[in-house]
Amino acid sequence: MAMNEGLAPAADASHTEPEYLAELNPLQRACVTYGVGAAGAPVPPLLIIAGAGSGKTKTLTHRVAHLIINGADPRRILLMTFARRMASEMTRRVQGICTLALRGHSARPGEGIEWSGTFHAIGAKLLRIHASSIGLSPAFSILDRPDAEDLMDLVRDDLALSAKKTRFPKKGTCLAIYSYTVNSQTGLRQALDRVFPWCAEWEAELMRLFAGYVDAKQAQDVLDYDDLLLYWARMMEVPVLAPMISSRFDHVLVDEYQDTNALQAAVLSRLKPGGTGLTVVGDDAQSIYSFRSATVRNILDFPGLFDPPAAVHKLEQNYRSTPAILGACNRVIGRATEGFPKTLFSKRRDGGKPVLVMVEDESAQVAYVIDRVLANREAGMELREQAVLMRASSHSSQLEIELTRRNIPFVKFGGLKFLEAAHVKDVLAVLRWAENPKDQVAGYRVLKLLPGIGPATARRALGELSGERSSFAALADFRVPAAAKETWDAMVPLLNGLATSKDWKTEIALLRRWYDPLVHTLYDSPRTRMSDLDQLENIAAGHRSRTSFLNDLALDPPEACGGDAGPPVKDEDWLVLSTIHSAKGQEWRAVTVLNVVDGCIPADLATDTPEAIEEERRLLYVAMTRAKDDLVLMQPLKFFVRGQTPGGQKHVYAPRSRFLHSEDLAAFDVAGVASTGGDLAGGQCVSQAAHVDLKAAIRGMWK
DNA sequence: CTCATTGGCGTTTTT
DNA sequence: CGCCAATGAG
Repeated sequence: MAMNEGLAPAADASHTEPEYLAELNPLQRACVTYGVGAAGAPVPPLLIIAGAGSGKTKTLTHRVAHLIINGADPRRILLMTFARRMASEMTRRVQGICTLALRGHSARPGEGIEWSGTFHAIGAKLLRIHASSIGLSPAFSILDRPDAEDLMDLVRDDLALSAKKTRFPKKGTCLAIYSYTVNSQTGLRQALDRVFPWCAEWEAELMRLFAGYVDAKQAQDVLDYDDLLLYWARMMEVPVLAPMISSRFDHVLVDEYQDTNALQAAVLSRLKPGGTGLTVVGDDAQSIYSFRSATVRNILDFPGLFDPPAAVHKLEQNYRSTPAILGACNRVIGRATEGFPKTLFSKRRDGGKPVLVMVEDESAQVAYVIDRVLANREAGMELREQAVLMRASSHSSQLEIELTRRNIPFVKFGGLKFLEAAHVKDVLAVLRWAENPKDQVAGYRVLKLLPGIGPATARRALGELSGERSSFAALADFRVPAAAKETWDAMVPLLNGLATSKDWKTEIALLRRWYDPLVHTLYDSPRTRMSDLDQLENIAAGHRSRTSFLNDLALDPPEACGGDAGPPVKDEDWLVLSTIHSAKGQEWRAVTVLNVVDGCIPADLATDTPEAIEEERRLLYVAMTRAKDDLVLMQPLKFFVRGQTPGGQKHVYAPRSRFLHSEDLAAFDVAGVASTGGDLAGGQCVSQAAHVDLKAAIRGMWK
């Protein structure tokens, strides 16, 4: 921060207050201008507790813009958001405000915020820059969740843990335990006791497994999601590197702080040890990511981490919802057992009450939702102003079928991703392997595609590539089973070609010439799979290089899937379907929440502990607070049991969600059939100047 | 060692 | 149903 700070708005009497400040309420304005232009003593950090719909994004973007307009260098601002989508939306809005405010002046509104994105994406960027100082290959590849699970599985086999007399936890569980341990900054013992008690007997084996997993990642130059935070955090303990990185940034702003975990908090405090220049924003009532080790303690304990403590501002005026909707939301969250007490208020003119609709069963639910969506559209509300939210991605499958049948366009956020389809993973594995021949998960997957090659042969072939000579040339004299010969002979030159290719644009076409025939023998419905690959090719065309394509795909996967054929065209209208988790931070005029019954919200898998139940309550709260004008909660009475012959009549009755108490129903219009009654580490850090063995320290965590 | 088949079991949310 | 482990034939 330098130069123009004297131009802080209040000091300049000849101008009226800038327009962008005039459109804020006094509390928002206090957040936006906090500490800007202050001279002398360092300014304590700022915590903004921003209730749902209180203009949190607006406040944060205005603060960033205000900083820039008052002289802060946009290249030295770090803006961390929860999802990449929010990052680009915010930088766009910041630029908008700056351009307007600086019109006529010769500032530099054209420059975007280069350092904006998720914790993981920022971590990846910093690690690539400093890789060589910490003994990491700058060309490391990033494993997404399923890839990391596969690597865990390979290591599990190597250590012969799969063949135990009693069943050892599966790869997904193992990775979840590993991930929780790393992200919560606790030991394996505590992680097992707290979250995975049924695996506690395996502590010693898990320790060995995780040590092997870390070794494997390091040997292969791959990082998983957790490593992006872990290496970053450890890098920030290295005496020479830490100040180098900290001093890159004058301002660090973090959104959705209630959903960060202990490791992220550690990164942050090492980034800005004194707290000066730090702003975090969040709402403890919307904390819904504890399964990712997020802890609401981060936001609750934030002020006291600093001396003097952080300034705390609360935003409680809700601009989004009608008072009737907000009233219902307040009732739901009002029964929470802990959290910052706060009651949102709205000055909007009143609308109708939210509606609780009881329907016979799930098909009646689908029929009701579609009727209502279409009626809203008749009344002038576009489809894209409406959303249907659910606890679990699968809850909307019937609805999706019916929407497709009736040709109603929709996009769905959350749930199974395009990238998780087997054929898409196959193609990406070839690219990843070409990019990094040491990447065994990729290699293993590719090799197993060949006819006649199974796990055993694939492993032997990978052995050829281990060690120093990790060039595909080593594969040329590997003896393969006769059945694989033809495909193999085409594969080796392909990999060699891709590895040395200088022309990214042609790579996928080349690769598909090899892969497309395999699709027909490996999978059914090759037609749709081909069109998926076409789509992948389109996405690839938008990227500069293979490296950036793979990097972005791992960190920022395409999140929405369209009905049948990809995302709808831009100017078309479509209905939004979303998991509640993916709906975070968004709003719509009309919101319908599916399956507001016990078993779905709260999910029956999440009712083990009181804390888990509280999180489910907040989940319902997040869903309800997305609505501006129109909120409908659906309660099907009868659920058909899955797994029976089609048309089977086995069913269960589900009671209304326990978060809607009878007394609270006064806040709703209740419609539909009558209820059937009743409420129902301690890493030692090596302080060598330039080359630090971080990798050894991280291996040391599991010994 | 590969590949197809069978039987049991769990079934959420995501960077 | 869909994933995973075990089993048996080639």
